[in-house]
Amino acid sequence: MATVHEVARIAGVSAATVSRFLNGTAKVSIEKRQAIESVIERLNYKPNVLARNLKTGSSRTIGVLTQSLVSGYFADAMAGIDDALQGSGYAPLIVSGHWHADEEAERIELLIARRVDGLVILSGKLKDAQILKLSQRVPIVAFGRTLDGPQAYGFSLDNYRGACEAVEYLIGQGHRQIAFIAGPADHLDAQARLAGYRDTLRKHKIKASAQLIVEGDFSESGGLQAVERLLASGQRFSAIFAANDLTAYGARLALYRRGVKVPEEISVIGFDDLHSSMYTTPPLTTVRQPLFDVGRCLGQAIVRMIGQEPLALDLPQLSLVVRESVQRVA
Amino acid sequence: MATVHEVARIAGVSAATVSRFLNGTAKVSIEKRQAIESVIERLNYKPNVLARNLKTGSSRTIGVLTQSLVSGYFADAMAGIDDALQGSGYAPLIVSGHWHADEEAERIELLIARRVDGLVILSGKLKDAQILKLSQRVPIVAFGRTLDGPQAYGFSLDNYRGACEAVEYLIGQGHRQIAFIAGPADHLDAQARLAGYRDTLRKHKIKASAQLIVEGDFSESGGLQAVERLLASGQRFSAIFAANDLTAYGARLALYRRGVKVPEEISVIGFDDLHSSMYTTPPLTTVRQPLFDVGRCLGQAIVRMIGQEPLALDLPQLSLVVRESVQRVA
DNA sequence: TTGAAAGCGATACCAG
DNA sequence: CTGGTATCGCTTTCAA
Repeated sequence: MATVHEVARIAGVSAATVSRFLNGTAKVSIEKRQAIESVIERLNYKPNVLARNLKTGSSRTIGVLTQSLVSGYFADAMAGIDDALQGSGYAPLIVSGHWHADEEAERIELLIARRVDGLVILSGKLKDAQILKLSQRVPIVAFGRTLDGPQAYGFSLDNYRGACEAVEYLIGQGHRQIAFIAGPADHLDAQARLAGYRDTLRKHKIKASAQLIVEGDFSESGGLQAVERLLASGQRFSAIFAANDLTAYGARLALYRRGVKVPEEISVIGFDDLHSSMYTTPPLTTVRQPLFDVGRCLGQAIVRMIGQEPLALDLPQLSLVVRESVQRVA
Repeated sequence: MATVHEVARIAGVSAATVSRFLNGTAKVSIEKRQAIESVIERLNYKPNVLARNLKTGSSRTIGVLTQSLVSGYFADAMAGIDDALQGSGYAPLIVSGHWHADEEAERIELLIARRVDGLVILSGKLKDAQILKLSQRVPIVAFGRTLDGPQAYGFSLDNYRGACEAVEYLIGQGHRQIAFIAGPADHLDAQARLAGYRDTLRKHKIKASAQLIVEGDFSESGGLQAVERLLASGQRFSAIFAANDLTAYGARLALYRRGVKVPEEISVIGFDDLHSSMYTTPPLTTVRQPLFDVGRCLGQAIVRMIGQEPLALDLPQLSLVVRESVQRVA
């Protein structure tokens, strides 16, 4: 493999000049430029990134901490990040924390050891304080928490409002007895969605029976079991608001097993709008989280933060997407 | 940030000794070892990976070329790769080729420019010959193609046999008129599945009406449209074999829209066994591709290949998973 | 078992 | 605008 020096020697210039040409750090006379260009072409020279990294102290790499490699939810965000990083000169180094604070911290140390220039954190269990502290060592952009610091920025979507919209919609369709399958109690988004559910019922003077709120865990099996419990409890309800789409899938299957028709007998609404929600039977009405756009924002943000530019983001918003899993009732 | 030299100076040894201690490349006397250890501890010294990379010429990184960041199919494989790489000292650098040969080639060049020590290629449109050529520059392990070379290895699962099993099962359940929704004609796996379908019918002396084979594209919408065409054509059939699960989802929705019950009126069988297939209504009977295990194999393989060790893989196998979308007919 | 010293291949400062 | 040279931080002969 050729080096700057060889290129320089053959082109009859100095290594410094070749470097300047490569990086556009200073003007290079037209003749030398052409000479260098042709030598590079001829040798098929590619600068050694490893050497450049050492010298510049930067790896041109962004660490991305996700919680799951197989979740459609996070996958969308990662695709967005990837998209934003395209052509920026930065490559994403992706690791998963599996919703475990210790593991997250460990993976982040690994990322920092690899000298990532910035970090994108997707949700997780770390405390804001920990992240703020980490941000003294490397710029950080986070999703799923509100953060602000000289080298840290975090935003969430308004899960509370999203939940309100979902419940408003259900009420607008005539539903009064609305069950809620909650997410993990220690999850911020889950809390916000529960609060939105509660407050919206209250706003409409509908009393939120504690019996109608059942615990889930953001997974299909959680949703399935929740509905079984709900059904077993003998409570009456005409609609189910699932804290996320996976939960809705499980709920829908539980209903199917019992021979309950959706939406004719029971309406179901979800939250997230995963790709597959468009193809469930019936297609799921849900609150859309524009995760791809979120990812793009995050990608842009971290690049700008590293470049000391103003972030100037326009944050994506939640929106209700009406499909066919909710029916109007008298 | 501390360097080896500082550590060395404070510990009263040479940088070389510290390096030897760090890498276990040579014996270091017990006293010096302790001295070094305590200084490292005190300074919280972390070796600079960038410098090490330059010196050793290796980035301790594995490039992974996937086709989609948002596909549950590839995501599983990536999780497997990640799992295998865990603790190996290698980190995955993931890029997506989006099923586009030019883009794949470009991304691979990017990966090589970043001096990845090895490459894992998940399917894609590149020609085997191109990959073999690439493998002169970097060790490559591929999935979805059969490859063998000094620095290249590729394997597929036996899609043909998987398809045969699916059709055998359908026939065993009494089905005779079995429609097939194909995948992209230029996709190897899709070809194998079609061949398996055809041959199995033939083996049972069932004539495979050309009308019962409709084109799909491995996507939900493709499956949906395929079933609409099938229904419009007036052909009779009691079962649908979808070339992959996404196609089956679309097919299932098309049936739902027409009010056709699954599996009472039409049975549906898929291929892949995505996570969500366990929670469709009804849960989908399908041919399972153990993608996570495939990923693990790939991860192990590339690490071993880099280390010049024998690969010694035991390849995962396809298997039929029976759920509830197929019903026995008279 | 240990240390001195020579790079790895690029960048950037300092003269000119 | 250009070249010489020091330097990034580590690993690795080579000699002792």
